[in-house]
Amino acid sequence: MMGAKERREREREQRKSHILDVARELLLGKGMNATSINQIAKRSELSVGAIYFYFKDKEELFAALQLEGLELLHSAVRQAVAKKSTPEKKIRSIAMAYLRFSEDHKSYFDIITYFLTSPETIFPPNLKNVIDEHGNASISMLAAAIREGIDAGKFKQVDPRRQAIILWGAFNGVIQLKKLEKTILGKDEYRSLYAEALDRFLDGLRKHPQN
Amino acid sequence: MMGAKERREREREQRKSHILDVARELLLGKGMNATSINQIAKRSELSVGAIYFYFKDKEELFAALQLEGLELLHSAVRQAVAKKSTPEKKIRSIAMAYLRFSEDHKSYFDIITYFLTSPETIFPPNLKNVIDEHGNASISMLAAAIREGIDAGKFKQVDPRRQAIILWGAFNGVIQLKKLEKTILGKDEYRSLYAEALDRFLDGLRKHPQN
Amino acid sequence: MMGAKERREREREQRKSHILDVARELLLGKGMNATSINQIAKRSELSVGAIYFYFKDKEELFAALQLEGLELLHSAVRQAVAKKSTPEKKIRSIAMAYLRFSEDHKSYFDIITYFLTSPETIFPPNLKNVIDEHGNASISMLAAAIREGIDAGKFKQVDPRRQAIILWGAFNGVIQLKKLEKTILGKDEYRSLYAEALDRFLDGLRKHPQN
Amino acid sequence: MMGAKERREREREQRKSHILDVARELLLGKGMNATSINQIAKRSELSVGAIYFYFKDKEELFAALQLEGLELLHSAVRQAVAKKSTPEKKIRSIAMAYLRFSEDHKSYFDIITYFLTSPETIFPPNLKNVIDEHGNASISMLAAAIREGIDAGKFKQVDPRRQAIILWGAFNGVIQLKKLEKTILGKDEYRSLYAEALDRFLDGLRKHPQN
DNA sequence: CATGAATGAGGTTTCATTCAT
DNA sequence: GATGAATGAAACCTCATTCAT
Repeated sequence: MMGAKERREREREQRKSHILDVARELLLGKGMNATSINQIAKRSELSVGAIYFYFKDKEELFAALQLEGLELLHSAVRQAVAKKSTPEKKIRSIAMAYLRFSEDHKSYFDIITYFLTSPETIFPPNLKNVIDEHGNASISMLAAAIREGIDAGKFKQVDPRRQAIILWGAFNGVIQLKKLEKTILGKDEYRSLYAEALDRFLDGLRKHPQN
Repeated sequence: MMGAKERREREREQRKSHILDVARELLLGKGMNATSINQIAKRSELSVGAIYFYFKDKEELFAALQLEGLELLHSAVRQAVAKKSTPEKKIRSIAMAYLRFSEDHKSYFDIITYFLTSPETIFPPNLKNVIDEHGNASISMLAAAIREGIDAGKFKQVDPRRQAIILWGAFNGVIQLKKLEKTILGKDEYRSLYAEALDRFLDGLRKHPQN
Repeated sequence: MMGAKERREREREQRKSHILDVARELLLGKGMNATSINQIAKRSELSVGAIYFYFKDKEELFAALQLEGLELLHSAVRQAVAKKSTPEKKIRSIAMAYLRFSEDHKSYFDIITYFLTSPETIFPPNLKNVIDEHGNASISMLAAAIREGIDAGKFKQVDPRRQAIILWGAFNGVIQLKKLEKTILGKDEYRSLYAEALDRFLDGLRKHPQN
Repeated sequence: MMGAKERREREREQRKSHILDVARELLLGKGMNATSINQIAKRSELSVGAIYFYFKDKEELFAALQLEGLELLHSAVRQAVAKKSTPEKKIRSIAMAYLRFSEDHKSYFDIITYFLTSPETIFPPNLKNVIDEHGNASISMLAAAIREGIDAGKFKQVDPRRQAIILWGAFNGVIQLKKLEKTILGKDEYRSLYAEALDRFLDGLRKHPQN
């Protein structure tokens, strides 16, 4: 049989994915700079060289992590929007999916915002493009829902894409507040803040808000 | 005279502040991990030992930076709110002051969000408390303005403090989008997004928004 | 037909030679130490294992390169001397052939002097013998021309072989000066230096130099 | 007393020089690429970091070695030429000094030709300039002697500087042949080859060679 | 007070070589 | 014959921190 090659291929993917698992865990625990290839190697029970066999670079490795996350997010958003009828419901559903994503796939979410916010590590252009494209996909779904609302006469005449980006940014900002739990915020308070932020923005978006 | 002691004191503060200047510059250029004490020493034309005399730790040094930033922010916010009459004007003024702060004192702003978002470096509890208190001060001013609006019957019956936190989070989130300039955003587009986010939020907050 | 075996043989040689091509290119671009088997493999679109099938060692591979070079040189020298009549013309022709060889086959020339001068990599005895024999061949042709001149009464009574070695050494030394271009030498000045060195040596060799 | 600073200074120089000793020894034994900072550290009983405290770079370290060598050579040449009367005696004296230098300070000599001939390691421009200047100094003394001979009517009307460079190159080339001892050359044969090369060259330089 | 030499651990990366498939 | 995954050692270099002076 000639399944040998395919098996190799599969094993390769599995190892790669295993390495990514370990890397993700470490990255989130200690940040990118404090996460060393040495540690990744040790934890994945591979030699350092093996890591470099699968990933040309530390950079490439972490970029792969980010891509994984963005893909996962995109599919979550796609599902969220799927069976919803009205634009507002779609937006709410996406928003809640995003919150859930940030909790269920905390690791991936953190990676995304990690790279979004950290001033260090700017990926080389080609990588950056791929990454941005992936991010774009999710934003576009949000924009589509907003456009629908505008077309239906429910929302103000705003630029749907810009509005989507604003919304996404605001969401991120509120979710980040989670880090302030135990100091200025109570436990899980950020969730209700998130919900309220969503309300406020929808209120602001609607044409005739029903006080 | 016993001015000698005071002079000593003053020199001490100056040196400290000089070190912080250098550290801030480096931190923002290359991130905390890539900023080494040795580099700070070289750039500030002091010996490594001297740095360690003024700051017990690398950690303490960077925490000091954050405090500086929060203080600066607080005074900016205080000034912004000072001579404004209506609650909405106050909010707008604070918001714009925050945006300006993020640009004029980019260094400090970045430091604040750097520590807010990065999973690395969690300061020891005592330090963290001091830091949070400082952050609180600015938020309280925003909350006060919102409360005023509610009391005046202009805004909905929301919790002012919560609303302030949401707003602040959202602002941060939108400002962070600056990093997407040149990929999914045009140059300085984040500024108009910020303004629009503010509009939308205020729309959502008002009792009878005038479409 | 039993051409299968021969075809195999031929393919083997072709692959070997292909590998050598790639290795030579890399060696000259970055030096021996910086040229890795992995790189050779990648560039020749072969697997690492394949390289090791054709060459037992990194050492063996680079020794093969040197042999190639010496053979090429020998044939250049042979051609140079072929259709020349007088001893002096032969010597001049060989000298110029050597200079040309150092330029046209820069790669091979560099390899030869690389191994001649670098203290690293001393080949195991057996290899070294093969290499020296090859080098000898070219020197012998030079020696023959000198002997001819002596026998014809044109040159002083010197030991032809020793003289040939001296000449070859001096040539190498002058050609190496090429590296000083742009610092103490002008562009291509080493060529005229080479010519002049040849003149000076021939002057010194002749019995009655005509000022 | 305030000799403390000076003592420090002196100790610093001593350590630096100690490191260079070790580095030189290793470099000559195994070539530059095979000589690692790790090894230098181990042999000098210092930590790796300490080496980097004294030398910014591997490059800087090896450049320092080369400079040392060139200075030593220059002083040897200066002494050689000092008490000689005729131009030819001066040239012979310099030549023999160079040969002696190559033997007595083999380490330094090898370093010089190592960097002269190896295709790898080209120092950054500024370093290269310093190095070339130092090399120039010795060549100039040779050129001066040749010019003297021309002015005295003993030598042909050649360009003294060019002639000096040629001579130096040729010497290098012949000395390099030492490596062929035990294969195509007998023990120490290169010394007599060197002497003969010198004779031949002077013969070629003289106006009326006395056969 | 201040210096700067020194350390030890750890960072990223590359490599020659082997070997199961 | 050929592949390529894996290793272990070693390369260069940086860093936070200490401590004798």
